[in-house]
Amino acid sequence: MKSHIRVVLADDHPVVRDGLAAMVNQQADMEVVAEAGDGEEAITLYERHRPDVMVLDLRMPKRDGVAVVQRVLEINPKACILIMTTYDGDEDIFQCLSQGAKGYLLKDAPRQEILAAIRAVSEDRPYTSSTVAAKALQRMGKPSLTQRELDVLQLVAEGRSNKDIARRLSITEGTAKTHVKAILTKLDAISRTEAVAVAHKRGLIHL
Amino acid sequence: MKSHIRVVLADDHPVVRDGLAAMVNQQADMEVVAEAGDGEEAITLYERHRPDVMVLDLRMPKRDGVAVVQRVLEINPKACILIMTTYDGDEDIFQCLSQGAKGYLLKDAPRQEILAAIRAVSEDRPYTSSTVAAKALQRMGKPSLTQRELDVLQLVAEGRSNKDIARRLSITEGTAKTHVKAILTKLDAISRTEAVAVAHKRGLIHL
DNA sequence: GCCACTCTCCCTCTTAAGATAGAGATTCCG
DNA sequence: CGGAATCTCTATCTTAAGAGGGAGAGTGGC
Repeated sequence: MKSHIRVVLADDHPVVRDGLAAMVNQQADMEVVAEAGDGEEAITLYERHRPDVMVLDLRMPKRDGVAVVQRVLEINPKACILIMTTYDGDEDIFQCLSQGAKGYLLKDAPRQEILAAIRAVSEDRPYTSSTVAAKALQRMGKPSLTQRELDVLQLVAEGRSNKDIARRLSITEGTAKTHVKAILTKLDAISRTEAVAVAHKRGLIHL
Repeated sequence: MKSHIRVVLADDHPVVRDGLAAMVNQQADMEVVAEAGDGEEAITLYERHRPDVMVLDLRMPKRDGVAVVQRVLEINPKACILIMTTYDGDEDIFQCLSQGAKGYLLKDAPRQEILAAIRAVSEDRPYTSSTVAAKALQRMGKPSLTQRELDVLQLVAEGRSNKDIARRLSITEGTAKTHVKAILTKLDAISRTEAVAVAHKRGLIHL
């Protein structure tokens, strides 16, 4: 057993950082060694402190959680990362876990669960609550969107017309329609508006 | 000067409650007397403790922030309520402030600002950061949607067709179109999808 | 080389969406 | 009582959206 679990926190809300820090530092077996307020800082502080566990928020300024996960695992493939966020869309969960995050939990989790997750991840054991795991499994089997389709989806979600989308992406309106049609099929939606609703719920886009 | 500012917290995230509690209890002049995890509890605890300040999250289970503000001000018209949330849509801000909340700030605010806001509100002085105040002013002049239009908007946002909306609301498709048209005009949108994007950004709907 | 995937473009056809204009019924307020 | 607002419904017309096809060019892997 390790004498001390060294933790780095990354969250753009000072209140949340304070809360986590207070919780962690009350425990005899763990300690917060650094706090980051954005993605860039999170990466810098990981490199400097090489903590046992990194607790990461998904949506942060400068660089978002998924990108941070990627970069940190490049630096240290054995890094233990615990995602802690409000987003429960299956796409977010799937992305983080398949990229190599060791745990994923929601901010409304009770104290005990949060601390248990940090301990589990620090010992290299994956931690995922049952509801989160269920979502990740939901995502399996569902078709992925291509990068181009995600580009189009983003513009659809902003309320752009097919013609407008075509202009922005320098393609013809017909092609834009082809992409939209593919999106509707993959998301199992009847209309573009429903597609936006589904995509938002699943975490494919963030309005 | 008061000997003690007594604070009640209401937020559905234990982490946030811990963070706020830690910050507040470190101050010599204030103290957390109770914490609530949902809207119902918030109202109950307000009545029981009659705190000097109530810090409220907007989105909570059972009863949302706006409803809590309303109810608490019914109980005590002089209640000092500080909204603390991640939602920066002008509609949310406008609703809370016009209903009588004394302050509104965002969760990414620095510690100093949060504490300053609590002190201000406790002395019955309104506190609103400049960016938030600007949003509230933006909302002025913009036309309000009627209740029926909000009903329709909600269904539009879920991806329903006009025909579907008509069926659900027991009206004709023509009437549904009339409502949608009114929504587009009021939100200054060209299509229903853009209307959803605008409505979401302004906080008229919460997907 | 061949297969799978992606992105691009084209066609036709049907239907939903939106613009425009008008109007009756209700409630609520000054 | 006379407006004002809201909700309801009507009709016509134009255009955007979506369904259903097919197909060529490029990429990358097996």
